[in-house]
Amino acid sequence: MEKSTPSHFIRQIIEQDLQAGKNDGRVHTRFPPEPNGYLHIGHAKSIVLNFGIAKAFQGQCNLRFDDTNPHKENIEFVDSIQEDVRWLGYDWQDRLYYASDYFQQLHDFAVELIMAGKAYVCDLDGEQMRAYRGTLNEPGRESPYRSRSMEENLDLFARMKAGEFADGERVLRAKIDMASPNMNLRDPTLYRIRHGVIHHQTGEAWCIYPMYDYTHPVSDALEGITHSLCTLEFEDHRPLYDWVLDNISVPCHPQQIEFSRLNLEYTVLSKRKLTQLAEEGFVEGWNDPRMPTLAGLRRRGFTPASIREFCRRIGITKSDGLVEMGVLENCIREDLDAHAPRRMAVMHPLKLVIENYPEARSESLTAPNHPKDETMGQRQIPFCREIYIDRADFREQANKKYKRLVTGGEVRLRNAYVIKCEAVVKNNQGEIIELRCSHDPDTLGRNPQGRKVRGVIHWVSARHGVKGEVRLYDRLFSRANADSVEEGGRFTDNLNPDSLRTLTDCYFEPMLAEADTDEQYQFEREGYFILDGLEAGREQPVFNRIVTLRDSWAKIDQGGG
RNA sequence: UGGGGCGUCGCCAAGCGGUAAGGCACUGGGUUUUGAUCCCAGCAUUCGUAGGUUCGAAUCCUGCCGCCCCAGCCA
Repeated sequence: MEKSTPSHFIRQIIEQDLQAGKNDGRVHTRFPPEPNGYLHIGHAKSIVLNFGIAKAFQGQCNLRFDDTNPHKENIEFVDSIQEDVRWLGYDWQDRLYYASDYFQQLHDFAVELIMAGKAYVCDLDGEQMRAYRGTLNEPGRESPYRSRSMEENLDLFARMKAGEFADGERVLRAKIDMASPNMNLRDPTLYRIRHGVIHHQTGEAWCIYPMYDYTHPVSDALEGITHSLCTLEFEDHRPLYDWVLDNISVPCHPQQIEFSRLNLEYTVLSKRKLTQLAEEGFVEGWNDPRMPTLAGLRRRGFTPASIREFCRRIGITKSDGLVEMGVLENCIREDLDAHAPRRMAVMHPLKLVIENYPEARSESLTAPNHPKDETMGQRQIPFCREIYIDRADFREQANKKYKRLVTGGEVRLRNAYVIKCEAVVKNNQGEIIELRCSHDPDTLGRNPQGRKVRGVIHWVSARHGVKGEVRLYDRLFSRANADSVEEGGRFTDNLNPDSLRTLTDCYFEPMLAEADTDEQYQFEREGYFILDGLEAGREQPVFNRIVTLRDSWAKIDQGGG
């Protein structure tokens, strides 16, 4: 069961608004992605916030595509975004909107602004406009076109819309204040001309496209949004958001509130960078299991609940931070520890022969699917004379801290017998190729009399095991702050060269041959795994490692054990 | 150097003038046929900093310091 969401400053604002009787007691939010890339875990923070608030206050949350820049957008992204929001567990019902739905109304409001003397057509080109804008320290200068008559502006805007001018030839600008210390208020562009692009929703119906700063407040108002939540970098845009709504005849005035965006260690969360990784071959694509995209996390094996829980834990504030990967990892571990069936898989196989177990014999052992949850049932695991164990579970000699198999020592085979290592077989190079052992037949389901066997290791029957592949993922970048780059470097310089390790000689217990791509498993003593969704058709299974188990032994072993 | 924000434990984060929640991490100890899980205990005399107001300040005021954002016809 998911824990309740702790309060934060945005919820407090909404509670106050409700108490003050604002918006007739309505709460209406929206999640407004631009369809120019795949959603990532930073978007999840916004989705969980917006849909979560709607639910908490018996309100509604719209899904709206902010599709005002057709150059960067396409239908693949429109589709993937809907899939990802649904997968995360949210439902916008019939409230799917596009900013492009409002192109006509946006246009009409622009005419309203022109008629009120609050917008004008400007002929300055990009370079000139930059020069006129001034700098952070110096005020800008007014455009020579700023004083055009309302009639001329109306005519010119109509001709812009009719396609009489080329890209970049003219724009429509708001007439605000070229000396404002807030750059966004120095007569911002409202409309630009874009010929020759086919908009994924409106086709070639328009050749003028409204800018974000103009479109967003209008779209919010037309949808009756009460609280428009966005990230911190738009804080400076709020005066413009309010200016637009104060100067046109919209039915309401939503409140924009900003919160800090998510930064996660060892990864990047900017669409520009993720696009580069996906398109320039640094990873397999948007859904590469190492990507922080929802598509990547899904393929990696993360559950929607774990991502929601992560969003709950990191909270909502205005201070920017860098969240440790451990927080996310712990969320998926907690979910999967409770829900993932246990299985056995050997990833670095070492053959082990049980000499006092008859060659012809084999038996079916019963093992619980979960050590604590009996309702998850049991399974059968075949056992025979030859099995595989992991190479890391045997040492010829070791100190007493090492609890696994050593020459002459005993260890328990998980769900099976206690065995003793009688001899080690090596090849000409001195490499260990086989272990000769004996088993104690009285130790099935009970401890041996008069001695203690401390170690437990996992195994797979050599005769019955299924061979296959395992992909081990590590952090995508080797720097906690993946964005920080030396002078002249690129963020891709920080990529971790060992973020993917493929093991092709793995053995899985037979049950795993029937694994499905929608069920995560715990490979006991190793971690959590899922069948790869894209390789599911292969004759040999391919498993992705979602996350390792916590491993306190690794610290002891390295620390001088 | 203009404007807008932000600074509470290693990382998130409560706190809203009455004497520092919680989570993650970490450190001990216990249980355990996963070195997992689970359990129990510990973990900020102090809230960027220096002053001020007050019986009382992380919370109010002032100065200073540090970090983030803004000069797209991107969002």
